Amino acid sequence: MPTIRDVAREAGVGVGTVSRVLSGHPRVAPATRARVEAAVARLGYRPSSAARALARGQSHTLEVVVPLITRHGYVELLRGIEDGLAESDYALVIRTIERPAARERAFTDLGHTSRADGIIFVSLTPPEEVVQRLRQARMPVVLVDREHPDLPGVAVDHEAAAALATRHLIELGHRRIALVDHPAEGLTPGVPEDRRRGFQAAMAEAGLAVRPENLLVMDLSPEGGMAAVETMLALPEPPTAVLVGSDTQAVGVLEATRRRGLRVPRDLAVVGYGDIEMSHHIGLTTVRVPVRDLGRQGVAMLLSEITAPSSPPTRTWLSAELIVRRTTAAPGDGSRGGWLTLP
Amino acid sequence: MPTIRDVAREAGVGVGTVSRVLSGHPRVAPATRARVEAAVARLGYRPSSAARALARGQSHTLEVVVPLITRHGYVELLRGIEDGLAESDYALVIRTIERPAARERAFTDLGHTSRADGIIFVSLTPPEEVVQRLRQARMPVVLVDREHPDLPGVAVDHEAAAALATRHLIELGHRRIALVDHPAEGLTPGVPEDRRRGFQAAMAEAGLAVRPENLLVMDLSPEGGMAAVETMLALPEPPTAVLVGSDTQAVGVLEATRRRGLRVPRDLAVVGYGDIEMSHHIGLTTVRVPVRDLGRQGVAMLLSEITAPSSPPTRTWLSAELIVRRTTAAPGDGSRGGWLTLP
DNA sequence: CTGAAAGCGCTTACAG
DNA sequence: CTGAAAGCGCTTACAG
Repeated sequence: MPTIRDVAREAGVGVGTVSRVLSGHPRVAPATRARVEAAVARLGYRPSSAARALARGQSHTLEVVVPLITRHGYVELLRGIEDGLAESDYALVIRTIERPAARERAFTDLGHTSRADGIIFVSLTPPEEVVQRLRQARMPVVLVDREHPDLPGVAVDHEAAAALATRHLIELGHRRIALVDHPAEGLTPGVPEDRRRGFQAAMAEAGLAVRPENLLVMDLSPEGGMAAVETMLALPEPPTAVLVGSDTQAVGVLEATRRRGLRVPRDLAVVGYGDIEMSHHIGLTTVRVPVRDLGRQGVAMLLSEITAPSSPPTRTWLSAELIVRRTTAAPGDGSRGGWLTLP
Repeated sequence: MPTIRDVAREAGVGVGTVSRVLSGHPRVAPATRARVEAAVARLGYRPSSAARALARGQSHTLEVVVPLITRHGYVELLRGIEDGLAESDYALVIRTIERPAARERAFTDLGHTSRADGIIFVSLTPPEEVVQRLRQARMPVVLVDREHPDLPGVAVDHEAAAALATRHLIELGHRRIALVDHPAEGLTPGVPEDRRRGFQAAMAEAGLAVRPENLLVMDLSPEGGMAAVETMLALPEPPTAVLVGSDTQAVGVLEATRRRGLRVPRDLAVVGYGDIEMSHHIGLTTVRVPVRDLGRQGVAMLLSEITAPSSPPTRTWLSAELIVRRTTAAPGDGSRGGWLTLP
């Protein structure tokens, strides 16, 4: 592997000059620059990132900390991060956190070992002690899909998204609307609550009552959705529409409805949440969370924090989008195709 | 940030001694070791990875190159990689390759820029030129889910897996069995062919004929599976069982069968391929590809290549597992529960 | 605009 | 067993 010294010799200049050409220093004579560039090309020289990191005092590396859960579209999020990184040439170190135990250790190491120039936490709130340590060390940090008073972040406004979906049902003419959600998860504690608030706000806004029996918390699985249908159909006045907190549960809702001989959307309108791949195939109306944008804006924010820390910390809210497909219609409307019909 | 010099001063020793203690050099007096360790703890010292990388000539970093496709269980694979890395303290740099254009560039950079101590290619075959460059540079490389004559690798034996699934159907008593698969994808060119070979081998072994009309290539989507059912049912003698090359298509097969008023598994036994999350919920009998093990063994192999390159290159084949659930039974057997029943 | 030199924070023969 | 010193490959004031 040729070093900067080889290039200098080859170009007949000092190593300092080579370095200046390589890092785009403005005050270099065009002719010199050309000679150096030619030498670099001839030798196939690539600077050593380790030496550079040591001399510059920065690693040119960004660290992404993600929980290792298949469920959420983390792949899509990483795509967004890649997008945001496309122009820069930062390297990406991905640290995954699985079990609480591993999590503790990972967090403990963070401010210390990590030589990244910045850190993105995805769907995770670091312990207060870590937050303060990172702040003291002036390590640029951005939270994605989470918030903290002292840290900049990008998150999705689930409350607004749920309200949007609820309003869609109300506008179709539904009055008895249920919310089926799942228990708060360790990694995303606030989300179901946010959705409930948005749901209730939209209902209140339309002057509609939310009956307690229409707020169901079920297992995060198709079976959970199926059980919700059983519960709802047992009510004296079953809802005509339901907002489901996850597409996974919504699949179960559709299936149980069909088993009961009822039709979607005629007898029950269904809106999911998340827009997983399956939802497109089965024609589920759902809320699409802009996961990719979360990633993209997260890096953008981190890059800007590295250049100039924001104070007070920047906070950005992304809004989700309602994807209307074939599982919602006016109450009793049998003209829509139902779900999982061939196009 | 304290440096090794601060630690040396604090412990009253030379920096060389601190370095030896830190890197676990055996010949250090216990008392000295203790003094150094105390100083390290007191100062909260952490070695600079950049300086270490420069001095040692290795980065203690592994690079994973993955295509950014949601479909395949890459998250699970990364989990496996994490598992395999648990003991070592290598850092992981993940490079994703999306479009062919970006792919070209990424590959070109690889041998050059990358200062990783080793590279894992997941589901990707690097261009021959890159392979040779990496070999010349003596860069340890492992292929996961792919093979190359000059490179060590871990892959799944799809041929054996398909044969296994086919034998399961044959043993249940099926004679007319169809294979529904999808076209070869850019990233996984050989897989459908491997499956077909395994399918045909198992059929031949049982003395069963494979009729050409029972080899269907359909779109990789539920709709593709639905279309396959239409085609099969139009045959004079429709198959009684089908092996489907992806769980996604299998979902469509189940749905179309139900639409036709037929029951699974009584009227059609169905085996999927991949064991996606949904399959568990709908009770689909399927082939589970040991994705996590691929990751785990991939790193293990890379670590061993770093220590001692294998020659000729090690090649490991992992076998897939048949998960029998509720979509397979003997022809005409109505005693099984069908799919998507509550437990 | 450019060269020579110090310095980034480690590791590792080399002596002792 | 341990210290002093050279060296890893860059960057960056400092002169000129």
